[in-house]
Amino acid sequence: MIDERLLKPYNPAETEDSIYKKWIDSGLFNPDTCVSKGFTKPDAPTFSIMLPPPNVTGVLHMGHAATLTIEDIMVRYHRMKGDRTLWLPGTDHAAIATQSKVEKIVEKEEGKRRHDLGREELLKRIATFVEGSRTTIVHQSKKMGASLDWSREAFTLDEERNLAVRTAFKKMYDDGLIYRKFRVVNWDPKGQTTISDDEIIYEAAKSPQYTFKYSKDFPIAIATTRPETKVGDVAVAVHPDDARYKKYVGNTYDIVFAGVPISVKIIADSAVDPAYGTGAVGVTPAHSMVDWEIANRHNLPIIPVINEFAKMTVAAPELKDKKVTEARQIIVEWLKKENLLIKEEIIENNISKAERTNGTIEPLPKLQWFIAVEKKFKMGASNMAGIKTGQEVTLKELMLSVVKENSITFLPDNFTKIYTNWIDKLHDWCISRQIWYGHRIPVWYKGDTVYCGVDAPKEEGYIQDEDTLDTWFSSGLWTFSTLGWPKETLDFKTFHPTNVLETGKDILFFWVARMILMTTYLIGTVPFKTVYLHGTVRTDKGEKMSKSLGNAMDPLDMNAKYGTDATRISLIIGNGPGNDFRISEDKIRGYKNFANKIWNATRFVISSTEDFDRSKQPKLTADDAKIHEEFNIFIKDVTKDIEEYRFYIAGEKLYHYFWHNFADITIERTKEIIFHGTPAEKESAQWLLLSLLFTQLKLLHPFMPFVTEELWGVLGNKKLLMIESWPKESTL
RNA sequence: GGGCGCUUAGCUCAGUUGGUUAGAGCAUCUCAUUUACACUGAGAGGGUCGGGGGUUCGAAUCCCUCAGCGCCCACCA
Repeated sequence: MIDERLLKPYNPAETEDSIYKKWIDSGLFNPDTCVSKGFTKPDAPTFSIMLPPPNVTGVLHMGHAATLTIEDIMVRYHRMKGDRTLWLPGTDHAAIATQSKVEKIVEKEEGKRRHDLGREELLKRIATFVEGSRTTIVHQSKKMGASLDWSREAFTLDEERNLAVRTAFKKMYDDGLIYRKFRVVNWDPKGQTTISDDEIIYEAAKSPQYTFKYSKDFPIAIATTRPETKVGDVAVAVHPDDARYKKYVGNTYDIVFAGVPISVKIIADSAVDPAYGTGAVGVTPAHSMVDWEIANRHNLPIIPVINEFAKMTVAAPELKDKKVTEARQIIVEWLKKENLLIKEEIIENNISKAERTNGTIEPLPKLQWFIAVEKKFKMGASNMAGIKTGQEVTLKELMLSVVKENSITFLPDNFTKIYTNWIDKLHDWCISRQIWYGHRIPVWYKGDTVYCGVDAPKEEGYIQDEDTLDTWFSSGLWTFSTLGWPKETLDFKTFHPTNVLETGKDILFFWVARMILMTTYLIGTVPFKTVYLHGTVRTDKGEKMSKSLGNAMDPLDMNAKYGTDATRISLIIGNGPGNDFRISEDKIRGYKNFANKIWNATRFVISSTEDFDRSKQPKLTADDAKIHEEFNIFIKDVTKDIEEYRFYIAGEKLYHYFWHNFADITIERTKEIIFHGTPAEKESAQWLLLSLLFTQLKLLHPFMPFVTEELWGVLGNKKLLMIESWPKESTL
């Protein structure tokens, strides 16, 4: 009797939710349950992956869907293989992104800004928003079929993770690796906070560049695209060997520039390229990183002329409180009027923008917290190749050692070079942010006394630092903070270091590098052994998907239309590591047909084996034995592809075998035998059909978990397919 | 400027570390189809592997060179 479910074409919408519920109810996403129920040996090898925590600002997009699918394939494979497999979910508080999103909402709905609400009230609003957003993204992840252990779900800003952050900060502070310094930093006037170098996006632009002299008597011309900053100039730097300017070095000129009295000293500094432009640089120490360093070398004063709101602070009435863009025009007009402008030309340059708020970055001198990446310290307990316990090292050296010693493998491996190249150029990391949402810096002040501790000082009268930490500080701890560190939990001992870190290549520096920094330093191990980087998911025309362009494909829409299995395998086949990857609705539609093909083939196998006793193992005919043998080789082949992270190939091979070997050849050939063959031939064929089908459902399960699990049940199996043993050969 | 890639069928891409006649999916064309499946089957056409040079018994694969495309980082006086 055919199961009535099989009488209609496969309808994913009818089955997926109930299948996912079965998995959840079984508790088998949790490795401990797999052990306690006897499906996994207590001493089996472990396999662990931490899900890259999606930001709580957003909804699931194709990139997340790809991440979830690739990781779920690894996880389901290892679970079936018998490993104690942990895939741990969580979300990221995404400090600046989240706060600015909620601020926007509040401003739109109530016309209020952050200071109208105050710190406490804004944080309350954010917490409410975050809870809603978190629920959404968890729900959506489940819709992708992800076999995540929800009982261990973590959040980068919950209490346990906060303890980890404070502990990490304190240790780095005590080792002298975290320091506070007054320096020119990247200030985002829109977000009202500092950001790190990596949070800047450079926008190509064509801007006017002005070549001018400060005054008629000034001997050297300089060029700039930002004339408004020139009221903060303290020097003109030339190359020490530049014959044209040598005679002026050491002179100081007092000038009234656009109504502002300035004092400009001519200095010699080898950082200046004599062949570029006029060969002279106006030095604005307060509003340029490079100039700040020049000024330090020459003991020059720092004169800020722009404030946090990108407005002028000079006393001259025509400039005071003007926006920088207005001041620029005013000064250009003044230069023209005074006949000081020598040349105006359009040049190509980059404008620095904050990636989260799109605010134009204003370099400002500020007191901020930094992590020193090139400072020597004494390494604690090390379990890393090439690094000894107690050895003097820098964070940079730790970060480089993991690739030098091959303790971490990148896929594709050219990212090893990209990573190394980035570390070589790495500067100290600015970690303090002037926003309210995030981990508050665990430092307290009382007069001149500074106290850093995991907890607040017991003594009265201390005030905590107002700033919060860069969101990547807490993300950097993700592989072990999720396992309970700094507590010495069983989870931490069991599942760390993790096996694989799988994520988009675009956050290699933001996240992957920071995890390596934090883990090598704090734990003395690598955070993971393999880094699998997937590319950006693009449209069929190769464009980046974006909400504002309206070309974004919603994975949940695709799931609803074609089934989650179709979406999943579409995101795998043709998607090798490291390369951007195009997806189209046509492709997904094609794999919906594949799910249906599996469905129909199963119906045929069931209907033509109804009189077959499955407990029997008949002797196979020579032809059948050959197919069986070849299929066993195929299993090994596909298993090797999965082991070696070639999911895109494994998926394609499974697809091709099922459709064009099993369905088109084996099944077709069997029809003749079943209807006209001898009883022995018939039994052989029936056994072969069933065994090939059963085994292929197992092999396909990590890729297409829903349809395979459903059919596994239809075929009369009581045990869930998700914890069947990974096949070594085709059996019943 | 530094770094990393890419260029293979009309399109999107494989090609597992050099080995018969270079593959897949989609698209196209022809035919079939009352019997698991039209969300189908059988078959066909289509490539001098970006150009040139070299190494080798043998090169899409290794080396050199030229051209085009892309990404990342830096500079931006």
